[in-house]
Amino acid sequence: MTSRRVTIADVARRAGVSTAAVSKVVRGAYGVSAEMQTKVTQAIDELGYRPHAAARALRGRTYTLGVMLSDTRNPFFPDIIEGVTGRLGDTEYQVLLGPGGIEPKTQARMTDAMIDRSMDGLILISPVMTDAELTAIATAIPVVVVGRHGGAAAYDAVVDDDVMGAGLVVDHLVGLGHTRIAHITHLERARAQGLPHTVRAEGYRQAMRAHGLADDVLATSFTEEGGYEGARELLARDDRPTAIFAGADIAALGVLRAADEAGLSVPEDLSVAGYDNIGIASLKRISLTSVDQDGHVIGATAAQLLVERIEGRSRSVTSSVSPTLIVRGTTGPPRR
Amino acid sequence: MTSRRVTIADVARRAGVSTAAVSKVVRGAYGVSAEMQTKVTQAIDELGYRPHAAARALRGRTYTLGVMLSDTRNPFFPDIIEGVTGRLGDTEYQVLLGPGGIEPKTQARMTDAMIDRSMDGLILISPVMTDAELTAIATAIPVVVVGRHGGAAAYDAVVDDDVMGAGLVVDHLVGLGHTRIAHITHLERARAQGLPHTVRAEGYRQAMRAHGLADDVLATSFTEEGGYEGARELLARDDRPTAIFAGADIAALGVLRAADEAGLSVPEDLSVAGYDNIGIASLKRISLTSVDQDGHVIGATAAQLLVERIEGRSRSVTSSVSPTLIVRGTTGPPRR
DNA sequence: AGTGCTGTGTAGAACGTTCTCCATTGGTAG
DNA sequence: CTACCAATGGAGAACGTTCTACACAGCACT
Repeated sequence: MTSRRVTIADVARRAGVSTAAVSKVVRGAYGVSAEMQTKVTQAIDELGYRPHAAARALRGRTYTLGVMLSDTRNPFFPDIIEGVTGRLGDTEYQVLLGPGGIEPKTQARMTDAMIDRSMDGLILISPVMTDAELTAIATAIPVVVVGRHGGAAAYDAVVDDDVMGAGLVVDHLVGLGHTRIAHITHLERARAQGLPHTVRAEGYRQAMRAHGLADDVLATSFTEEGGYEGARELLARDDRPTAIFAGADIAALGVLRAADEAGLSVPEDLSVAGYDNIGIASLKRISLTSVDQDGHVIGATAAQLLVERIEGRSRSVTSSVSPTLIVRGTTGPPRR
Repeated sequence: MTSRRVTIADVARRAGVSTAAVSKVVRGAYGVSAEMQTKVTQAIDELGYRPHAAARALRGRTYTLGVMLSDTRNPFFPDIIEGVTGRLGDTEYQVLLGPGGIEPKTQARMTDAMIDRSMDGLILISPVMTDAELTAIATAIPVVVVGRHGGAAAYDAVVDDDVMGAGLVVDHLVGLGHTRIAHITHLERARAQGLPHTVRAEGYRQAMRAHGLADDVLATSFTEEGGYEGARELLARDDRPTAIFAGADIAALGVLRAADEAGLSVPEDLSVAGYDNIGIASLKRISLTSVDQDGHVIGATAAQLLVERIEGRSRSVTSSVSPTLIVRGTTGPPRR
């Protein structure tokens, strides 16, 4: 039951060398002869030794990276995490996720906890906290922030190019012949700026302007209900739009329901596009045209930047990942 | 930049006592006078001291519980995690999640990593490993296994009562007047037994038998495509079923698509039910009747059992959580 | 006055690593 | 032969806690 852990001292005894020597071999440090190398490695294998992270933490690295998740339900977390672990798969680093909750307070508690557990670095996904708080954390530990536009000097950032993503949708719809294209966005309540939906709406406006078209933004919320309500309002108008671009797929699903109820067929009477390319968007029965963020790349980039930071880079980097448009069945030429 | 961490020694100096005394206060140990208590607490507050988990780990507890996730995409992970963190919210324990991947090898690597980081206990969600491996882990550290039927002596287990869940669906459909009810299950490839789909299929068979009806199980896979293929085969039969019970919601979505394509209206021509009550099942446009596992309760129970284990219980416990049936728009009386 | 509690505080040894010296060896240049 | 250097291995002090053992005081009994 209580089989004591194999320690570095056990290995040293077995190999007939000092613990310092074993430590050197384990860390791949300089000053080890080939003979020593093989002797120690063999002893390690025989005993099944694994370094004790907590003991390591007291001196140097712990080889643990933390990823704080703000909302576990967010549909592209799995992709981001896969990207992170994928990029780190062949390194010695281990990834642990911390469910931070939606509240600033619980998120702070989680980041504190991760720092207390002496992680080597942190990836914060869509953190809900002020820039000052972020900077404070970043002075204690290397940090990469994902999903907030406008990074700061103290930490690195990875963002989806939401302006470009919105542009892709508008270009696509204009290319199909649409001119009355409405956008449904999320109603801003928090004071935080640089949030994705704001940037997406701005990208939509820019793209419409570039095509010489009038923009038409309606703010409800990024929920199925929000999309439904927004679409009902838009479709009740005299010159109703021929296309609706929802800032999030979940809202686009609501738009589809509203179109259904109004007896409009998609895409003949109404084209619908979303953002995020969540899993069900690809189901044949839904087949929603959407912007894909490539969470893999975002996660992999974040991991890459974090490791670089840990290993010494001090200059701050902001990396922008280009989204792609996935055209499916909900968009087509307008009926004329 | 490198503001040294506040340690127990700093607090001791500030309060004019020994580090041992501070430690006692922090841990709420016996043998502390009221005066000492206030003096130390004040010093802690003034300095903003937080215990260093790694240093703690070298001696006793680390107050960290690990949750190994096998498949991050699993739709009810968020609920389970909320249940776990909710139950632990007012304790000193922190929860960290480990993405273990689907491979036995990566899962083993993750559990090792969690043990190396001296976590106090582990919750393993649908682990893919042999009972022997599980037992081996459980001798090194307290373990609660979630989502595998048939626990062992070395660890606790929390399972959804899948037999009951399947029974609820069958009872519901029979109550509506159905007699030809088919079940789509997942094709077994791995050698692991006690997997949810097996148990659900068995529960379906039992319930059908109890009603004196013939069972009809088709094994494809728990994917949208699997549900689609299964339904196509079932609906092509001479005496096609009037109801299909898919062992997972994602498969039920495929069934709905097949019904669509076959020109059958749901629920008039075909009733469809799923299992898991994933998020989109509640969208009005889908409105899928499904069995809800109540991940909250499962997570909370697992957390509870784990803490009990850590704090001394040695007798093994298996807890079964009752699912509920959520009746929505895809089930109704058969057209006759 | 001596004995034995009880209640409170402290000293100091762990815990398993890392890492900075320092010692030793052997080789090479002068 | 001496002096110096490079390469290698080891001693031992950290790191920040916990916890056992003990010291001391005060008190109640003999």
